[in-house]
Amino acid sequence: MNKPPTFVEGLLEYVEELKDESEMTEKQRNILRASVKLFAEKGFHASSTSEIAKEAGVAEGTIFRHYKSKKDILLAVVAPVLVKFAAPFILKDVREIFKEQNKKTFSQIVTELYRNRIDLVLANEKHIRILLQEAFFHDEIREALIATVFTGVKEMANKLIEAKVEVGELRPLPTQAVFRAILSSMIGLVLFRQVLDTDEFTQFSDDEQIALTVDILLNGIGNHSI
Amino acid sequence: MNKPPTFVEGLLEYVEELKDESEMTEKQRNILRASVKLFAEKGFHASSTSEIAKEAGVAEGTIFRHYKSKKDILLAVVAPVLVKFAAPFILKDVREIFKEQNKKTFSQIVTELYRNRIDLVLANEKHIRILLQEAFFHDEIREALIATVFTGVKEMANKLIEAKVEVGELRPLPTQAVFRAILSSMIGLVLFRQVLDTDEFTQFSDDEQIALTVDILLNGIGNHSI
DNA sequence: ATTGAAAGTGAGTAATCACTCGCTAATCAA
DNA sequence: TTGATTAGCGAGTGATTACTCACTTTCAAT
Repeated sequence: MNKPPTFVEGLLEYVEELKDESEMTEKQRNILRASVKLFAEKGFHASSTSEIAKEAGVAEGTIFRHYKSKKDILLAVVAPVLVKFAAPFILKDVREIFKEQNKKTFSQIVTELYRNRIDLVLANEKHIRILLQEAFFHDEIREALIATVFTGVKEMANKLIEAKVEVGELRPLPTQAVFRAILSSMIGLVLFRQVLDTDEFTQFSDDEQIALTVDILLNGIGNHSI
Repeated sequence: MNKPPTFVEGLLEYVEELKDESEMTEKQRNILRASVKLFAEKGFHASSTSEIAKEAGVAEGTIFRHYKSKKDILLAVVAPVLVKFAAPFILKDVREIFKEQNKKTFSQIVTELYRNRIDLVLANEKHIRILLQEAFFHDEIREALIATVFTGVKEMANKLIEAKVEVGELRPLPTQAVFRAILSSMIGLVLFRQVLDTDEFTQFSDDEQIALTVDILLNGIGNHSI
């Protein structure tokens, strides 16, 4: 049983080969930009290379000069987002939030975490859409996603949770259940924000929504004042 | 501003035209079965009609005898699931759970609700996968999904929430935030169950997971015993 | 037994697919 | 200026796409 070199390792290795945007041709950047647009709008399989070429203002041959297959474009689009979630230089954001955990209350930490993640999602809306979309069908992408979002964050979160239970700030529940609760709330926050823009849900600002969510996460919806 | 005849109305109308499985030909059922399998495995766009025909053991022409386009097959696959979530005869399940709300505690009601929804998801795994998948790109499907899952359930849920706040069983939080919390927990429950089958998450039975989730939903993860 | 409609067929169609290749244009170090 | 490498092009490739249509089979009602 030779465990594959852990997904994150593999991912990071792959990413090192990735060109930096600055050392791309104008046309190459256009190809990526067009791909992101089309993949997000109609999905990977429904977008043809001829469409991409057209949208990018480029000959179809040029696409295959830079990417050896259509799937290669998908990976080039998706990998950077994955990295943003996983790689140290952004995970650092999360790490920094966690770092001063002794000085901050759990509720402060989670509030910052939610704020931070919402911003990240908003800044990469289309990419994330593509990522989730294709994670359904491409094993590599799904595994990388799980490895980064979960395995990456989970360990840190678990340490924090256990520390805060120790201190008595959190109830002694199974860590796994607490982790799930935190993540569920976050997903709900982002999901509702994206999917619903009815008056009902936009009457509160982002920060108010976050505050409410954290309040409920910590205190529940039940009434204990009696 | 002529409001469209409400999505649910339109949906139910459409569904009435839908043939019952019993009045389908053997071959027609095979076509649906094959489509579900392929769509779930590789997605709508990546599945070709020739593949479907092959998988169903049917000539390609036969497919178009029953469905006037490929997209028609998708709708035929997806509509029944939508109905299961929305239409009275199953929404009844939810309604019954809510009905005796005076006699039951909120925690009992939510427990039953979660149990019920998890079973529904498990029983229709592939269909739901297809539904979510294609909701990304087909406006009609997404709107129908939102209309059924949200608009349908929301009103009932809101009444329940407000009633339980009145009684003092729940804190007087914005109804919308409470609704979101309930839904988020449920989504988290199903999502983790489906995506992760690590030891860590399977060490508790479904019912234990539900109980934990409801506990956290009601009481939060914070420690108030001090 | 006859008939008519529905179910089923599979070769055929134009369009589109991802991708190739022989070519020219631009870039740049020597 | 040269020579070599890279970027860019677009007509052309065979394979595959969703879909059609003229035809046969099935079968229930007369």
